[in-house]
Amino acid sequence: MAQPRIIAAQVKDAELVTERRAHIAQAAARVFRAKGFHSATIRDVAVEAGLSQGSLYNYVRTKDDILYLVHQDMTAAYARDVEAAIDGLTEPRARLHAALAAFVHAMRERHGDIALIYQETHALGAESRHAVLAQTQIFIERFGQLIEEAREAGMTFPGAGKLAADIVTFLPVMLSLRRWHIRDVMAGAEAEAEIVAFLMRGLGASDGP
Amino acid sequence: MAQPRIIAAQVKDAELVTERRAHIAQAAARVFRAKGFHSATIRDVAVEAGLSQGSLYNYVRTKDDILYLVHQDMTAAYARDVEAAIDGLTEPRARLHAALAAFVHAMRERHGDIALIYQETHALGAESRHAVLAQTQIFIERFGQLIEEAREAGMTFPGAGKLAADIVTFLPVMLSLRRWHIRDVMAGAEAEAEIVAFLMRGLGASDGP
Amino acid sequence: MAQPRIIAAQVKDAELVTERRAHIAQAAARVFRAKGFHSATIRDVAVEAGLSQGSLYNYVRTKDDILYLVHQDMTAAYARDVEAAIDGLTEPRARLHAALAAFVHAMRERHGDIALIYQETHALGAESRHAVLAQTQIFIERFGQLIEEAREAGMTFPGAGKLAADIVTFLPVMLSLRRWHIRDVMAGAEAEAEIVAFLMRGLGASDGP
Amino acid sequence: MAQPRIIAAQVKDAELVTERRAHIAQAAARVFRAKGFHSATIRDVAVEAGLSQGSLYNYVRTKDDILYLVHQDMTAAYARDVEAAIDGLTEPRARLHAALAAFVHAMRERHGDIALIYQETHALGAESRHAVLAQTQIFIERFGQLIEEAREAGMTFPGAGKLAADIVTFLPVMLSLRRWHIRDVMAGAEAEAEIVAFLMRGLGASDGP
DNA sequence: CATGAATGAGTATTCATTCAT
DNA sequence: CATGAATGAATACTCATTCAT
Repeated sequence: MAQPRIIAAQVKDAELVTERRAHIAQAAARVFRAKGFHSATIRDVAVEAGLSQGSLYNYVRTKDDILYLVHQDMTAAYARDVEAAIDGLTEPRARLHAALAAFVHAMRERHGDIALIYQETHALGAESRHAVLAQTQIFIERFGQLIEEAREAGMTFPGAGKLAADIVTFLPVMLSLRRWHIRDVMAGAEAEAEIVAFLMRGLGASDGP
Repeated sequence: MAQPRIIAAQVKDAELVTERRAHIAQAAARVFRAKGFHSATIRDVAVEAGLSQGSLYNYVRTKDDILYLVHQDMTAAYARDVEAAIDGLTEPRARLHAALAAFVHAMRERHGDIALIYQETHALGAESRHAVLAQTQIFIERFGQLIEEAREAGMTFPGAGKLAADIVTFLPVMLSLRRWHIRDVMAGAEAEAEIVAFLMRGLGASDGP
Repeated sequence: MAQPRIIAAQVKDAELVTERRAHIAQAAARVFRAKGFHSATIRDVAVEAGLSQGSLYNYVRTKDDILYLVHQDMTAAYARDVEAAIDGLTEPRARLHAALAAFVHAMRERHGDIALIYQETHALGAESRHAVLAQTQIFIERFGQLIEEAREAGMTFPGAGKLAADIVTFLPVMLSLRRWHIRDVMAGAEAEAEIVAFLMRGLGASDGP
Repeated sequence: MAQPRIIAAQVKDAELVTERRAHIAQAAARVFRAKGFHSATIRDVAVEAGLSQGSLYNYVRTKDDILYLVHQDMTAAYARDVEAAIDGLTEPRARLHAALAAFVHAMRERHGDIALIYQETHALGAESRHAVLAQTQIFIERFGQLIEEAREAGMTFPGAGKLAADIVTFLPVMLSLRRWHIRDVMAGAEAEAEIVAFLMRGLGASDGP
């Protein structure tokens, strides 16, 4: 279930709250990427966001809340990338392929965000962590759906077991977490292509007779 | 090149130093797994290791050093698992398969360690981080070697591109980092088998004619 | 001399000011009794009073002012209790007795207020504190007066020294400050009676021949 | 039951702990008397005690702990005064009288401490507060005992009801809490005498036939 | 070599007060 | 006169590291 954790704010103007929170999340993301969540100080975030510390706390209850906002933003961002890529496409096989390509690309392009997610999710409090993982799970299920639809359209995946959607949403993360290594081996676009190919082959994907 | 970072010690007796460091690393690993690196205090580690804080600092310069020792231990551990699995085997194809199975198994069994590695590596200072990544790179190359040997023995891998070794050493990590999800879906052994199968299929592995 | 400290207000309409201040004082009293002066926030008080923080500051200059208003209210309240009790009575001996009984009763019934007064008066700024103590002093003198009048009416108080009025206005406070203990020992009405009896005996009160 | 709350310390040397805590309590008492508990800062206390803030926290867990230590010290101090006064006396009537005189004197002499106790006890956390009140209760009971012994020795107290011990241990507090007023009225020794006399008369104390 | 007490720099969070709208 | 968002100063507490014994 997606149960977006509700963060209470001191400020009443709801529109202002969402606007400022988006602003804060983006500023915080920059700070966290640069220094890491633990080393980053609330003051750093406030300065980067152009707010006083006091004001910051009108929109956020704790440092954890900030990390949560950042996570939300980031996971929403790549999910949006994927949806944008398949928007307009109706052919299930094309949709699956486009989704995969978009996700793989996002993992490389948004490498800073992705690394942050994988490094700092454990720093979230239990509640926030669960909310974030729930969001991730929905994303995984989304890919399960796309695979299923392609199958119904006649495609066959003899290699797709129960973990198919998990694998498909995990392996591309390599482009972010192994960036230090891959960067030395080949160009980014090439790497993306290889990942996509590997996944399709792993799934045993082939257009039915 | 793996150039294991040298940590200076106060104590002269070299044997004592290595012995104590191993002891510290294991104690610290327990503490870090339980509380995370940042929440864990030096005092926690000292207590768990049965040392005074002062003594601890005779074998280690900083908290960072401890994390480095832990990393070293952990990466060495799963590398050892793989070597143990292929020890005695001479047939390249069998060796590759055994290595893969052992690695996949280690990723599931040592999930606490693996999660720690992926969450806390970025907390290491530059020098330590490079040393650890170098060790990882060697491990990746080791799998590249195993693949190469299998190929020379007649096996074909039409799907193995430049990233083959990276993929093979990354996807199994999913068993640790997605544990929260996979646990709900299927049994551990089954998951391991699916990962191995996926990888072999992705590589296009087949015994030559 | 009681020179009620004058609190400057932003607002001109004098009637509105006194009305709102009374309202604020009562709301604040509830909040302070519940959470204590230091733990209570201006926001708490504003919410309880149904005002915005900004408005609050139109009637009050500082948090200290609020505490002062509360003090004024509270000391006035028990003083009023006493006056109400002797209102209509003309016989000096009866008046003294009634005043005493009323005061003792007030100390028990208004225990929350009394405790607050004794705990938080020192938190007032010098000026406010002096104003409050002056008010208290007037109250003490009022009892001195009642004793004097009873004496003139023929009653004798061989035990009444210079501190008589102080004692009479202090001992009953025990019903509030030792409430935690007395509550376990006896019923409230009984305790009141014992205090009154003790005081009369201590004064050596007896109706002259 | 007196259940002195146990405060955990970081430091192991038990002797050092008690010594330092006594030192801290005395320094803190000075600071608290001067500025009040809430306005006083941990830094103030540390400076007054000649310790670093860090060291302070090796002997104490929270600011509350410090207040508790101060309370303990203060209540123990006047209890000791009383015991010292009756030490050596065997005649129950003399003992009661001496205890009373000593207590009354302590309330005047230690006025700063007493005021602090009555103003700041409510700032203690529940656990500490209960421990302190338990200590006070024991003190009250001690006076109940002394009265009882005097009665057994033939003294009569027709005015002593259930609250006798409470009254006797409360009224003298006036010398501290009404100091601002009494000081203007009469000399300290004289005030003490009047309080003692009032109490004895209130109790109806008289040596039996 | 071992010990453990001392240290002080570092930081999230709160809240009275102000002021533009 | 009312509102409520902005502010920044203030503070308890933590912990890696040092060093005298």
